[in-house]
Amino acid sequence: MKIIDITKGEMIQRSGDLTSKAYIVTQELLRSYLVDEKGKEHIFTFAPAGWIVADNRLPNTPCDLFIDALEDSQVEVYTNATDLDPQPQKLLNRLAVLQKRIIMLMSATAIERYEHFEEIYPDIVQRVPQKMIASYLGITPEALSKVKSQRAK
Amino acid sequence: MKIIDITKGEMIQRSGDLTSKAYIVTQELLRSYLVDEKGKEHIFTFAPAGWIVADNRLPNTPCDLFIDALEDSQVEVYTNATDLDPQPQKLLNRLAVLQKRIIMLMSATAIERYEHFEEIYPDIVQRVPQKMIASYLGITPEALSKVKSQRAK
DNA sequence: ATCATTTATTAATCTAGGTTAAGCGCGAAA
DNA sequence: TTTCGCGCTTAACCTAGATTAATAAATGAT
Repeated sequence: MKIIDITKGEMIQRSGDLTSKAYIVTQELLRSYLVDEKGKEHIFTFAPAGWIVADNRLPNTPCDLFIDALEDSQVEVYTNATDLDPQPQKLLNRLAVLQKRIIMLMSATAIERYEHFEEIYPDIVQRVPQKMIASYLGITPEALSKVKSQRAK
Repeated sequence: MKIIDITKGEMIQRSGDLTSKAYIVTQELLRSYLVDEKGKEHIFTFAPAGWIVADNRLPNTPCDLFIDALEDSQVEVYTNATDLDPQPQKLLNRLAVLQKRIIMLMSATAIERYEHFEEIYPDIVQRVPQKMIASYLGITPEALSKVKSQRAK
């Protein structure tokens, strides 16, 4: 394991890569995202300090995700996801987070997803542009702006 | 670990339960699903033989999912998810599956999601009613019926 | 075989959110 | 200080999918 610094905007993994590492964020903030066939960007995860970022892929399949830094950051690099977790509880927590995400995507409206996000990640709401939050929620920035102004009434 | 038989329709876990177990399916087919605040049912996972079914939840939080059998089935019961996986690769695979699912929900249309499902789970398409597939895809049975008939042209 | 229940299809209408486009405020660079 | 670029908002219009409802087909129970 080694530690590396990443400057804001720097990319440490690309979609299509055939090898991927796992990172534990020690400082600041990264994100992982994908670009779909229509060319649209979707944020998969925000990763503040203490979180893991990695592309969770089946063996021998290419990466889907890009990973870059939203602020000047620092991460611990692990050569693969399996040796990153002596205690499986960390992996189970990640499963729990992804499960909740799927449940939200399937059952909640745009404004409900936003309010849930505000509750769970109040600090991130302050640190990233609103259009990135929209991207994470699976809606357009225009739609997010609209539902927020409707809620205000 | 012990093995139990489950008859079609039998429920082995309920949303709100404060304890949950993990199951490896040895025979036939189970599903996990949730009921949202509007009372609508959403299938979270189909679990054919060889798969794991479990509610992936953070420690000390109640279950979100119901788990029941779609056919007469048999499972191995593990008292908790951590002792179910000596080899972490299984957990990583589950992460990969959930990640793909989120990507599909965020970036694909109804018919694209259906075609992806057909590719990945051809056997399940044959075994469960179409409305359950719609529920898994995050759309209504009517919408699935519509896009399939449009595709036929 | 008959009846009841569940599932699938189709069609009409409605709505959340997408698309396009214009205008505005603000911070960074010259 | 101006200007450029970016992020946010608003508004008009459009579309995928939801809702409701009616009918038909399949499945299961007696």
